[in-house]
Amino acid sequence: MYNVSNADGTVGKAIQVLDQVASFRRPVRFSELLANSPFPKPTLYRLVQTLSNQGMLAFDPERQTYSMGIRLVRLAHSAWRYSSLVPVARPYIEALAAKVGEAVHLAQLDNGHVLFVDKCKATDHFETLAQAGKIAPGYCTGVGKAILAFMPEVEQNRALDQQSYTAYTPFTLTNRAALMTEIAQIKEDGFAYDREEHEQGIISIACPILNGQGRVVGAVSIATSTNRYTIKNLEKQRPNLMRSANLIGAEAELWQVPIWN
Amino acid sequence: MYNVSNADGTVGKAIQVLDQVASFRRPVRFSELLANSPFPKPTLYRLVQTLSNQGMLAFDPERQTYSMGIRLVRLAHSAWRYSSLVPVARPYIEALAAKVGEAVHLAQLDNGHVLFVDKCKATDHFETLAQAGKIAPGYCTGVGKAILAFMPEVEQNRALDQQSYTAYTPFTLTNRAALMTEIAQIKEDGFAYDREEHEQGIISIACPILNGQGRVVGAVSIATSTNRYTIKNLEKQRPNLMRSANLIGAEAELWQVPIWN
DNA sequence: TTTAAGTGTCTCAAATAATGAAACTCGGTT
DNA sequence: AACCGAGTTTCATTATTTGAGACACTTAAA
Repeated sequence: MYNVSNADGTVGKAIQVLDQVASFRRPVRFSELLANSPFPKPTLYRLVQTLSNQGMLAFDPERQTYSMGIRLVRLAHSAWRYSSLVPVARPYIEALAAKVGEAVHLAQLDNGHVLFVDKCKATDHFETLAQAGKIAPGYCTGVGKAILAFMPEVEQNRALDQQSYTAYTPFTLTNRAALMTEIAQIKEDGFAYDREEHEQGIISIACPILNGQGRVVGAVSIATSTNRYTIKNLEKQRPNLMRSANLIGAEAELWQVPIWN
Repeated sequence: MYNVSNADGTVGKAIQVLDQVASFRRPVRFSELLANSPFPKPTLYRLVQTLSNQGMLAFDPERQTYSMGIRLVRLAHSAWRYSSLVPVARPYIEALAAKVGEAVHLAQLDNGHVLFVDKCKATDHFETLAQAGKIAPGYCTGVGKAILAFMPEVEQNRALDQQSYTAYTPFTLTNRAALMTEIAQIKEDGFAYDREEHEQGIISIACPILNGQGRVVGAVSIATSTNRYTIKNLEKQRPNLMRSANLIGAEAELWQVPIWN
């Protein structure tokens, strides 16, 4: 997934195993891993052992299963707290959530996927890693499309290739051509909409966050339900949303998107 | 920190580097890492390169600094969502928070340190240091002492050795002997108190979570401020707290503490 | 302009760690 | 009792990692 071409030695393989375990979303047996693994048995065995020793995986000796280790949570906290957009953006998205009274999301792009790094619900706003860390597809979310639209062309192409174009709802854009048309529109407009493309009944308006060099570093969105809002009504939030995005962008002027984005 | 003795090959070294970068809590230059690294220059160089390629570190080419990569956030989300106590404990701590009207914390022990894995605030009256993914010392927090007290002796000893015994406040227990006395008391009593030992003005009552085999898998606490509660008043919450801890423990019967805990 | 010092990057033979076919355990079946 | 399958270990082979040192490149002082 990352650097499919060159496997980056043993460390790369180990991380590949981490990804594999994560993809199961449940404790997994060695044999299950082995069945879907490019590595021969003893190699995989040693990798999971090492990772377990290190606390990156957790081994349950009773059931003989592996799951993700808590050490990751600790490491990720650091990433989240000191190297994502969160520290810069927090005050602005909180203010925005309070003002519009709807959920506000902050996302970055991680290898073609939208990674939600923060979320403020106007009501109870203490969610942390709960929502943060969640991933969603880029092609059918407001934040995803907003980021995609403003990416440099080479990276954009790569990202567009990585989308699955699965139809989550009848409104999902299910091919690259359709997405590209939409993206051209978004680039012109400056805003992206999620018209129930990912989840039925959920709509959002998103705006890219551009840093001082005009590089897209993430996106903010206001998400709501079709019970309370229509796209037309959401459009009225454009000034609020844009102001917040600009403020975050200005402050993130010196913040850099990691090179592998 | 983990397995200081045996370095687990290249993968172990790479993870050591991740820890080191995390410990800076800010973007860090290669030379800074090198200065505190056991590895020779080219080795460290290749490690950070590999980790950056993999998205575990993020390299800022402008400032030539490394910080934690967002890929970690994604991986950690998996750990948090599917392998911590959180999925089991969520409903109970939410109910408890609603009932007592104070912040409830859920913690696990990660290599001698308290790792807060979840938190429910009933209201917004005060800010603790605690947030999901955040770590705190074991020896001066309610949850930490509760877990330590009920650990098997061998692991307990190891954990007690790992504590720093820094005096965060005048009330902090600053040596192993004092902590051991306290721990004996806690084991007898079944409850641990934080009497402003970590943060001035913040007190808590904590209860260990024991699984079906009587093994401690974490702890729950009710944390509050000295403005609203005294330790005496907190004691009245013992039945509520214990009930929640027992319910979580029962459900986590089959949940296993990772072997490296 | 030159010299020097500090960083980051690259080279290559030597040292070491990773590899994987095959063999071995150890439950639970047939 | 023999078989099977999942997990674990062995060990000679192979490939990767290693690290002293050399090389760029930038900045700072001479």
